[in-house]
Amino acid sequence: MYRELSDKMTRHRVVSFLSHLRKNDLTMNQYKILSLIEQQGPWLPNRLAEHMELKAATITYLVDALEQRGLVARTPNPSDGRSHYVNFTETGRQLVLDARSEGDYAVMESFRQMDQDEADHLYILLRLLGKKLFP
Amino acid sequence: MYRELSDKMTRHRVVSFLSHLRKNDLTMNQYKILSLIEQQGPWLPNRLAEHMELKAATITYLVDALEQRGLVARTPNPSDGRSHYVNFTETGRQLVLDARSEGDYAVMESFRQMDQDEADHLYILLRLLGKKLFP
DNA sequence: TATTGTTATACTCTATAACTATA
DNA sequence: TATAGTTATAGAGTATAACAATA
Repeated sequence: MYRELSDKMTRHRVVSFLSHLRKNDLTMNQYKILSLIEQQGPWLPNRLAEHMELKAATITYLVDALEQRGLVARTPNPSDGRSHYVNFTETGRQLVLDARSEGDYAVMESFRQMDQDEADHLYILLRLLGKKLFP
Repeated sequence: MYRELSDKMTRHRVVSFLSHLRKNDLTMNQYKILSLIEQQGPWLPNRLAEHMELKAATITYLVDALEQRGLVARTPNPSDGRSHYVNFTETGRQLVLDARSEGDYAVMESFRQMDQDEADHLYILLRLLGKKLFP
C-alpha cells in the first residue's frame, strides 16, 4: 500500500516545491505568512511576529513585499485603530494552494541540506521514532 | 530498550547543542566546515563550495572568520600552487567534537522551525517512513 | 587561456531604536 | 502612559564581478 512512496517520489515533490517557490520568487517566510493565513484566516502583524519568532519590523518588511506584489492586503482592525489584519488576495490564495499541492516545505527544509553524516544521524533517530510510533 | 528516548531528552539535546553553538559563537556553516573536516580530513575551498552549495567567495568569508579565531588553518597544496587545504587546529577539533557530543544539528534544523501544520505533515511522513522501515 | 582563490561591492533578511498614531 | 506598527539604520551572510597568481 505504501510501496509507491519511493525516494524518487519524495525527491520529486521537494524539487517541484522548491522550483515553485523560485518561479514565484517567494522566500520561505513570505510563503509561511501566506500559509498561516490559509490555515487560520487573517492575522495581526504582532501575532505573526510572535508565531514566527521574528520582530515586528521584520513582519512589516515581509508584508510590504507581499503587498507590493498584490499577494496580501492590509484591512483595518475594527476593534483597534492602531492595527490591521493581514489577509491574502485571491492571487495570494491561489499561489499558496498551488505551492502546497506541489510539495511540503517542512519536508524540504528537513532534507535539503543533509550531508551523509547528518543523514546517518537522522536515520538513527527515525529508527528510534519508529520504535515509538510502531511498537 | 528505547523507552528512554522521550521528547524531553530529544529537546534537551537540541537545546544544549544550540546553546553550545551560541556559547562558542559559531554559525551553522562555520560549524559545518569544522564538521566536514572532522569527517573527511582537510578540504580545498572549491570542494567546500561545491559540497555546501555556496560560492567560493562565501567560503573565503567563512574560513577567514574561523582562521581569525584560530579554529582552522590554511596549508599549501603541494600539487597545485593556486590552492590550499583547510584543516582544523586542535582547538577547532575539540570544539566540533564537543558540539557533536551535545546534540545533532540535523535534528535541530529539522524540528526547530516547525509549526503545527508542518508537524502534521511530518507526522504523516514518519508514518509512511515507519511502514517502510518497520514493515 | 583556464582555474583557484581573494577582494570589493551589493543585496537580502534580520534586528534595534526612534517615531507616529491610537488605546 | 503603554501598545501596534512603521521608518531609519545597521549587521550578518550570501552573491556577482574584477582581479592576482598559478596551471
